[in-house]
Amino acid sequence: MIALVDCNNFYASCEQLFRPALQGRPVVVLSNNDGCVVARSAEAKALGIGMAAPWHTLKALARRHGVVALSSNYALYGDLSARIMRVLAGFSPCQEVYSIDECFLELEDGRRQAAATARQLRAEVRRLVGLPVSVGLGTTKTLAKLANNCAKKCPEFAGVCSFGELSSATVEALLAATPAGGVWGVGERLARQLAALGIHSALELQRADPDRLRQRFSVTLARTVRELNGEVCLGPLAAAVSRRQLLSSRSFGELIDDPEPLAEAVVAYATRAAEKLRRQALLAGAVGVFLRTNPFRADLPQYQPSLILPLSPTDDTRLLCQTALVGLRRIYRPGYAYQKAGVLLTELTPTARRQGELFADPAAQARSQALMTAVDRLNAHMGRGTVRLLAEGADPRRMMRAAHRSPRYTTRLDEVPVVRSD
DNA sequence: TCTGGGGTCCTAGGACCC
DNA sequence: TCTGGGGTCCTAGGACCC
Repeated sequence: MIALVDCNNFYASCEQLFRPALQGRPVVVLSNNDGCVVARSAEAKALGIGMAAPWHTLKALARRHGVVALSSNYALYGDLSARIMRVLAGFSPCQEVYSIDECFLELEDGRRQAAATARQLRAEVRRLVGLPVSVGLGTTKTLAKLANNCAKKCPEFAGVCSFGELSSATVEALLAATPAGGVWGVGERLARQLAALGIHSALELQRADPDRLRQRFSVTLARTVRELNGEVCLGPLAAAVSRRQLLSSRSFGELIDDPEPLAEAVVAYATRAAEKLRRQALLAGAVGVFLRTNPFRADLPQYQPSLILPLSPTDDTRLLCQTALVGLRRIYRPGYAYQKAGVLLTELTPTARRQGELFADPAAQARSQALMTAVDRLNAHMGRGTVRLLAEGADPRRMMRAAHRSPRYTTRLDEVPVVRSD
């Protein structure tokens, strides 16, 4: 049996955990730059606030209903996620962490036993971390995801829905009540095209002919249909398959057209990306850099250039930054108001499998490694950016808006909440 | 005024090879 | 008038996910 465990309204629940006064109130968490809504408490959903809705279109509604809007606090969410994943790992030897707030678990036991385990792990996460999760159980990942949706939507399941425990008539009714677009792998576009073929519900999709959909759409949709019928198509649960690419990008606080702050931004993002790279013990064999103007500004000329440059596989911040800057110089054109820049590392290989090179200088490589290790240690102990390239700059125009960030309760000593006993 | 960031996979089409 | 067939690799773009 495959279980999909998913935190309810994850970011919003994290905020409520440390500010109990927010419980029962409409709470939304905003994306970087305070741009879009990325998480909503149940009360905020009930107000009709949509996922990814631009915050600036909601301000009037929010004022009327006393919606609390918070900037995202990834230090907090990342730490609580790690705690939950550790608790869940104790319930199965086979865990696939799928995103910050959900993971698949293989529960080997029979159907009844699996459902009992699911109820137990749900209670344990609640007890040890304090956050609510929902569990869906099915024979394929797609069915487990679907069961998880049902667990969230129908209160009578009390957070755990196991298709194996239900009668086939009940499962059919649940599938009939789920729109096709609610199935994992069917997005907005596909849902529209399926509706034109008379396929509106998950049940109708389950009964569709996969070969016909394969011809008309893609192999991905055919797999989804087979998975809905209990045929495993989506690879076994795997512990963190190795990354193919690694991206660091940000929108700016305001539009920028000068080359200097753009270069500083690219150095900053390449530095972040290099840190992630070393943390995962990987080398990059190519550096991509891209720029973007604001696509919502129809009144401004648009330009979205990108370029990928190869280099000898490395995890040295200096080399990655230099290469990214070479790319930036080649794609930059004056006269555009840029809204976003990013650095993409690809051609990733494990550091342990570094290829020897004919003209490599082993002494330089050893120095590079020692330097990067020292920089990472200093920054880990004394705070990010304690040691950094001067070229990173700190132009305030680049910095994101984050007007309502909560404290990093669990990862910064000076922000740990203090309970007074008086 | 204000519209996220980080990923994966698939497909079509072009370049290139023999 | 007539301009091959078969294969691989790469890239861009689209769709999807959270």
